[in-house]
Amino acid sequence: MTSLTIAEAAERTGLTAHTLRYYERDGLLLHSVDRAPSGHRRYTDEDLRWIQMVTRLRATGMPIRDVRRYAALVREGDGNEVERLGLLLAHREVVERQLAEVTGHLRAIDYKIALYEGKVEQSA
Amino acid sequence: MTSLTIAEAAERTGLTAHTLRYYERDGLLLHSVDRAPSGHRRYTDEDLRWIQMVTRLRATGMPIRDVRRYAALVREGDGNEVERLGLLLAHREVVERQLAEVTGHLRAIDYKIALYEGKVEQSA
DNA sequence: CCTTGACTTCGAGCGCACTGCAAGGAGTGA
DNA sequence: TCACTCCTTGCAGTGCGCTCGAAGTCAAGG
Repeated sequence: MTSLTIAEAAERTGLTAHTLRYYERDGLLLHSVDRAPSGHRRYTDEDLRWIQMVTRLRATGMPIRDVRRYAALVREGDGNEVERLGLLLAHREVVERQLAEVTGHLRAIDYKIALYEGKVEQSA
Repeated sequence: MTSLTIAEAAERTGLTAHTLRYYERDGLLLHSVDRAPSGHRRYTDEDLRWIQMVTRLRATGMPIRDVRRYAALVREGDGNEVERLGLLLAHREVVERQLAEVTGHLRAIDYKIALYEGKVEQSA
């Protein structure tokens, strides 16, 4: 169980040190990060795994406040799996709808691109 | 060539009247929208078609300022098709990268969901 | 004539998710 | 010992994309 400074954790998660502190303050992590005697944060592998889940949720567009709710459920411990599942299922629906919408728009944009490619080729 | 009030245009485009005015003010439209003698805006079919293109670009995550650049190119008229094409191609790349990333994260979330479904089923 | 309601402009305000800054403490290499 | 760098907290600021509110105009219906 290695223990990383905030800079190292930032590098490994792709977040900034600022954002890591912000997530902790905002209740997105499961608990306060451990401290070295100096008061500096020390991140465990477990911390990093959770933060990766958080970044997955964030990267798929889940709002901070929903991530916080999910973290709160996990923090509570066993017994609320149905609620956690519901939250994730609802999120998946949103993401899938979004993917479909974006894909549709992208197809229309591709059509436009094809038109321009035709024009540009002709004038070349 | 029908001519619509801002409320009707809002309904047809899915934007709010507020947003339609904002887009016009911000240079996302090709020209100022026509006015009735009363000063009220009147949207043409052509306006609506362009606004649909704008919403496609926005819905796929193109920043307002890039939409504005694209609108400026179209406004300039023939001769800059290569530039327009470049802008759209660059945007397509961004969108496709994003789709891939989101899809990947979604798969990981699905895995988590499957775990919870197993747990919930077992306790049922 | 009077009210209602949709429209106008302008500028301010908001929600989100960071991001930056100031002031100070702590650990490390020369 | 000194300089340097990384870390700490707290709070303010930023950028984006709207969104709202105030105050006024105008056309139509009762």
